[in-house]
This record gives sequence, C-alpha cells and structure tokens, in this order.
Amino acid sequence: MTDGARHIPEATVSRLPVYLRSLAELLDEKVTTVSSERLAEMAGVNAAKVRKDLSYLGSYGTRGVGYEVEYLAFQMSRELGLTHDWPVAIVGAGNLGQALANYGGFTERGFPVACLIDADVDKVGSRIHGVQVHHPDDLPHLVEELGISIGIIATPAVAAQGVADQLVAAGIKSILNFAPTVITVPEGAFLRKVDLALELQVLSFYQEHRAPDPV
Amino acid sequence: MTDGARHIPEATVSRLPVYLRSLAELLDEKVTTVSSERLAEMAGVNAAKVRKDLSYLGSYGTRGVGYEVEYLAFQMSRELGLTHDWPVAIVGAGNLGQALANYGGFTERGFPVACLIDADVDKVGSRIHGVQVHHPDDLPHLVEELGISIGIIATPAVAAQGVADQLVAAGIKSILNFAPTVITVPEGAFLRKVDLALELQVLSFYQEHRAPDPV
DNA sequence: ACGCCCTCGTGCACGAGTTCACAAAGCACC
DNA sequence: GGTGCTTTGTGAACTCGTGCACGAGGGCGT
Ligand SMILES: NC(=O)c1ccc[n+]([C@@H]2O[C@H](COP(=O)([O-])OP(=O)(O)OC[C@H]3O[C@@H](n4cnc5c(N)ncnc54)[C@H](O)[C@@H]3O)[C@@H](O)[C@H]2O)c1
Ligand SMILES: NC(=O)c1ccc[n+]([C@@H]2O[C@H](COP(=O)([O-])OP(=O)(O)OC[C@H]3O[C@@H](n4cnc5c(N)ncnc54)[C@H](O)[C@@H]3O)[C@@H](O)[C@H]2O)c1
Repeated sequence: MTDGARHIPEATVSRLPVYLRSLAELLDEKVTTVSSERLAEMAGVNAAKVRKDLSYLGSYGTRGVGYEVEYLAFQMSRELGLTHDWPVAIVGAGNLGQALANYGGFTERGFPVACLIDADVDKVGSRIHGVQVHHPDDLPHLVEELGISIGIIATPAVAAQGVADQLVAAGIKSILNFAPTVITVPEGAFLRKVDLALELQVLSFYQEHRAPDPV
Repeated sequence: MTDGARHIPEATVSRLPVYLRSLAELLDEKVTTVSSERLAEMAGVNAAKVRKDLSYLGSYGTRGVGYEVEYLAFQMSRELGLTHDWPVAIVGAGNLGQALANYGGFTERGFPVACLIDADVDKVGSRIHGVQVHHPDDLPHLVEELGISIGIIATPAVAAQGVADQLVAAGIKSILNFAPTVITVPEGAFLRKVDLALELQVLSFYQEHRAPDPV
C-alpha cells in the first residue's frame, strides 16, 4: 500500500482534529509516546475507534509500545493540510463577524483572518481589531492578493446564499456558514455549517423527553 | 400507536429544527400546505427522508395533499419542547460570550439569555447589553431564581471542565460547549459542542485532498 | 358514486460507521 | 535465543442511517 488515495471516512476526518489537539497537549507535557487507550480517553472516544482512525493515515504505531507523539502529530497535520496557513475571509462585519475577527485561536491554528468583507459602505475601509474591511466586489482581487482559501459567512440569513455565490465566483472553495439557513454550493465546493439555535433546540428536545426528573 | 415513547433517532432530531425553520418561512408566505418534496428542497435533504423523519412525530400528513404547515409546525414545536422558553446562562463574559449575549436570535427562538457568569470580579455586577453579570458561586441561586435550564460555556479551554461541573452541580442538565476541548458530563446530563477550529480543519482536509485543481 | 391521480407512510436492501476480539508484532528481560 | 507481556492493526459481526420503490389512502372531478 503506497501513500495513494486511501479514502478516509467523513466521521474519521471529523475526529482527526480532536486527536491532533490531544497530541499537542501531550507534546506540551513532553510525553513522547502514547497508547490508543490513553488517546481515546483524552479524545473521549473508544480505543478501537482510535486505532481504526489512525490506521487510515498509515501504520504509524509500534506494537507493544504505542504511537510516537511528535511523529503522529506531524503525519496528522500533513493529512489535514495544516502544513501551511489557510487565510480566511469573514463576510459580515457585524456582531459575530467582529467577535470572530478578534479571536486569536484561528491564527494560532493556521487560519489567519486575512480580511473582513461587508456590504455596508460605512464599514468598508475601516479597520476592526487590526483587520481591514473590504467591499464584496473586491473579493476576486483579495483572493488573488491575500491567497484567501476559506470564507466564513456571518451575515444575516437572507444574504447568506448570495454571499456564498459571490465567494464561489471569486474562486473560494471552502465555506463555513453561521447564518441560520440552508445554502447550497456547486459541486466541487465544500460547505460546513454552524447553527447555534439548532444546537439549543436539540438540547431542549432531549431535556424535554429523556428527563422527566426523577422522584 | 399512541403518543408514547417512540424513539426518535439522533440524526432525525438534528433535522427537526431545520424543518421547523422551513415551516416558519412558509407560514410567513401564508402557505397553508406543503409536500414532502417541497419541504425536502427547502431543508436541503431527500424527500423520503423528510417523510420518514416526520413519521416519527406521528401521521400528520394527508395522502394526495401533503402536510398542513401550521399544524405540523405546532406538533414539531411540541416535540422539540419549544412550547415554553428555556432561559440560558452564558458562562464567560469575554469576546465570544458578549457577542452571544448581544445576539437577538436566541431570545427570538425561545432561548432568552437570562444572565452572564464570569469569574472575573471586575466584570461581576456589571451589565453587558442589558444582561447582568454574576459570579459562578451564584449559579445555584440563579438557577432557582431565573429558571435557567441550559448553560453555554464560553470560557478558555482550561476552565471548561470545571465550569461544566459547576453547571451540573447547580442543577443544569443541558450544556453547549464552545471551548475547544473535550469535556464530560455525568449520565443524565446532555452535552453538545461547537468547535470552530475543527470545522476549519475539516474544510482544509477536503480542500487539500479532493481538489488538486483541474487543468 | 366512481375512478383517477397525487402524496404519504413504510418495508426492504444497502452502505456507513462502530465495536469486539484476536492474531501479528515488537520490546524487555532472562 | 527464547519466553512472556503489551499494544497495534484489522477481519467480522452488528448497529444505525439512508434511499428506493411501492402499496395504502385520501381528495377531486365527472
Ligand atoms: N451574533 C451571534 O452571536 C450569532 C450567533 C449565532 C448565529 N448568528 C448568525 O450570524 C449572522 C450574523 O449575526 P450578527 O449578529 O453578526 O448580525 P449583524 O447584523 O450584527 O451583522 C451582519 C453584518 O452583515 C453585513 N451584511 C449584510 N448583508 C451583507 C452582504 N450581502 N454582504 C456582505 N455583508 C453583508 C451587515 O452590514 C452587517 O455588518 C446572522 O445570520 C445570525 O443569525 C449570530
Ligand atoms: N471569540 C471567538 O470568536 C471564539 C471562537 C471560537 C471559539 N472560541 C472559544 O470560546 C472560548 C471563549 O473565547 P473568548 O474569545 O470569549 O475568550 P475571552 O478570554 O475573551 O473570555 C473568556 C472569559 O471567561 C472568563 N473566565 C475564565 N475562567 C472562568 C471560570 N472558571 N468561570 C467563569 N468565567 C471564567 C474570563 O474572565 C473571560 O471573561 C474560548 O475557549 C475560545 O477558544 C472563541
């Protein structure tokens, strides 16, 4: 088996970042080797699942010993495409967009906020937390100039689909949508969504049902 | 089958809020009846899936016609436990916590932000966007007083597990975690998480792999 | 009243993901 | 070098979710 196009299941891909964070913690603690058991505990999953997930990356473990933390972290970063930065553009410099722009955690993990985009001409040209605000029409230019590869949608729901279309037209293939609405992107583009109200509603469902409060 | 304890699959529960939002849109447009086909298109899923999902709620459709929008919305709200408000407490009055407190969308959907909680004594006692900031020690009292049922964790990752423990100890059963770390809650409590860096990393994975850019 | 047409509800087959269980493989110590 | 202990990597069974395909059932027009 060469390095080739192993197909990694979607569910596994979503767990890789969690493992990677655990490995980073271990590195901080100067731990050099970790077992699937330990990693499973840190990531909050089953040990067999960890081993199967890691096996998609290759056979990087040593039987009887475990995995070398630093090497595994490197391989995982490579697989996730984290060996280089991915500049992001945040569209919608409102309440949420500004909070995201001010968040250091993105840059830290390799996703620097390259610019903010807003349709409001009063905001265009200003600088928020050190990030320049641009007009949506500048998108194609900005993609070229700043090497933007990911777009974050933080506009009102009604504008979301239009913004997504603009992002795709500008050559951006990956989109993270915060607006509470269903949007579609053409084949070949990648879309993920974060829906906070949905999360709360799921919680209320389970609390309403499974918990008739004992006694 | 009576109303009893039908078990609704997790995947279906996560889609109900999406259907509900679509129904709300239809209500706005004064549409009285909708087919599974149309609802599927709005929710971005398969029509058969819509019918199967809705069938878990009961037989609320009419063959040859479709579903009555208002009635279905009501039944769905009831099932999701949205017939009453669920006051939430946001723990961590920082960058993210303040943005969330300022967001009107939660109250609108039945999740009013009842209070902010912060360990920083400089913030305790102040009022942010009209929401009072309290000390974590007041949690049990606040739960009693304000009827808080959901806790949102917006503190740094290192504090998250401790906060979760405090929330549970105060009687809160549902927790939404924004801190990028794995936390655990005891049996009987419900936990969901939102991990933005994870979403970006998943996007970078797919962009790195599936898109070697044609031509 | 009857039959046609439309859309729901669901049985079934399939695929994805999870978990178990165990052989293979390395290390350490004698 | 051999023996035993540990932990990986993975086949296989199983669970869960999806989507097709079709029968059942209700409305509507004649
Ligand atoms: N604020 C939160 O905490 C929060 C939480 C969950 C979800 N959301 C969702 O995130 C989105 C943004 O929320 P917000 O509170 O920041 O809203 P906001 O009204 O504060 O900001 C929206 C911004 O988008 C800009 N905008 C509008 N149309 C645009 C367009 N076509 N192109 C570019 N920019 C455009 C506006 O000028 C404004 O600056 C909403 O969909 C909201 O439902 C917000
Ligand atoms: N800001 C964002 O856009 C964003 C995006 C994604 C994830 N996050 C995550 O959300 C969390 C909060 O981010 P932030 O930018 O708001 O951080 P922040 O530093 O601005 O705010 C954290 C707040 O939590 C309070 N706090 C610390 N320990 C506490 C405790 N034990 N009990 C109660 N309050 C406590 C602090 O006093 C501070 O007010 C972090 O884990 C971060 O990784 C933030």
